[in-house]
Amino acid sequence: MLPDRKPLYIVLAEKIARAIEDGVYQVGEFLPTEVQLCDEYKVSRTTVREAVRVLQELGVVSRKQGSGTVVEARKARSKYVFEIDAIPDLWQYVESTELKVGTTRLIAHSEALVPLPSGQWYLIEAIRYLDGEPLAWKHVYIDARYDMAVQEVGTRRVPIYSLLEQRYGIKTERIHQSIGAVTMPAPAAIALGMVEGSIGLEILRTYYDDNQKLFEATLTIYPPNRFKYDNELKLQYGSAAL
Amino acid sequence: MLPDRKPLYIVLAEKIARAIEDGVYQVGEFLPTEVQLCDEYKVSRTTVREAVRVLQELGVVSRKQGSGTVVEARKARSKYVFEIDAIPDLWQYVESTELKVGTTRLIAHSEALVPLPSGQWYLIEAIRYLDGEPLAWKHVYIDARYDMAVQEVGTRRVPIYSLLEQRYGIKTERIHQSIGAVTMPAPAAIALGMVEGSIGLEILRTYYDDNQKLFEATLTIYPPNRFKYDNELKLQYGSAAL
DNA sequence: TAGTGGTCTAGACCACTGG
DNA sequence: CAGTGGTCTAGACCACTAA
Repeated sequence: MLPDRKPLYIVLAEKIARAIEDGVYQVGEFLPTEVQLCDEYKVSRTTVREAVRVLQELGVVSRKQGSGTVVEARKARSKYVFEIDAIPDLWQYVESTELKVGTTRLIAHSEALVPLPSGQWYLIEAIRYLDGEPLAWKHVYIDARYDMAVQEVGTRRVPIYSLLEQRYGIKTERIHQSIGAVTMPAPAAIALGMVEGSIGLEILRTYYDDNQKLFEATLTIYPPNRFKYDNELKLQYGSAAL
Repeated sequence: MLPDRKPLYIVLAEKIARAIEDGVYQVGEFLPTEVQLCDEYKVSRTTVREAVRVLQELGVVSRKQGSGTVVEARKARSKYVFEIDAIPDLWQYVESTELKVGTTRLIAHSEALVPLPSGQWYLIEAIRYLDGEPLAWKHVYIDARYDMAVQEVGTRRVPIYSLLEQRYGIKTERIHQSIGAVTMPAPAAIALGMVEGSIGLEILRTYYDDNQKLFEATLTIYPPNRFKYDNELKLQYGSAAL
């Protein structure tokens, strides 16, 4: 009675996974249809679907309605995820710090310190203070078509991305982060009270909507030894699941 | 006929989500049982279960067999995940670079450049080269009990974590990353051909097993302007799903 | 032990894909 | 158009939790 602890659909998922690993079902080819699997393994379609769902979540297969189920990988990959509840979590220290917005002006994409798609952009220059000391210098670039949101940036205590979401229905689908130790841009060095040519921590973030269009970018420069970017990667599911 | 595009279980999930948001079902309390929901909304249990599953994946409710379904949050949180297929993906540039292991020795935890749990640790000092130039200086700390793996580090082309997994069955459950621009430790500056007191990019990673025990730590120092740590955050599911 | 969520069946119809 | 995966029903039994 011991070996009967596992649900049928897990057992089935294991069988199929084994078959894929052994090359019975090749990567890139179709898995047998759900009805065929029902026949072959003598189970109901619900059970088959649950098993395939497990394999799908493991990234082993993918399903497409009307077409079929395709084998995507020979083995389940262990996946580590960096999970945040919302974008503002990217900004650490928000509690004890204060952001002071300086100038806001319209620029051409070529004037930006970061690569942007051509067109007009709003540039917002700001400085984040911690206990009265400047902690970070920041450039925010926003697509010029979203001028309504830009005008509100200084006045409300809301993150920019959420303004854009509210006003224009933009959904941030993807964020790219690039972090490095770089020579500070001159205005950043000045604002942070460092000599020109100083090295600092640069965090460049670019935000893309659901059409893969870049609509916002932020460049943040921290002086050395005063700030660290922390994150936590958790194992979501390992191959041990099967 | 247009409003009938959405599956029933999605519609039901939306209704329940709305009810939670409106306070009909309070956070921390039980949702009606699945059978009750079947009655109330005149749908089959399959549909109810699918709807609750959606809410569960959104983090709004949690289910416990034999007990019930508990409301966890008033609103669905948007979750962004940084997804990697495996730990080695953390190491970029691995293709075109070469890691040369220098000294390996046993140290006390207090001698380490990073905070470690007390006990004996192996320290491996290494340098990563890119096109013959030193790209990074690295300290790897491994719990002394895993000496068998340590001895293999230099000899095989396998990542350390995978050696530990093979030899000792350790599963890396959590990785903490801390990234900053810091004054280089003296040996790092020397190895990288920089003057003492130079600023560089530091990446500190600590690895925890499924008992939350720290078993490995790596400290990597890059010279400025030569390396960037890139990653990509994707929206896993947003509140817009409902 | 009563009641919950978890699994499973058999069967039906729908929505989409491809020839 | 035939065949796929997607949704849905009605009903059954199991595994677990809490009183």
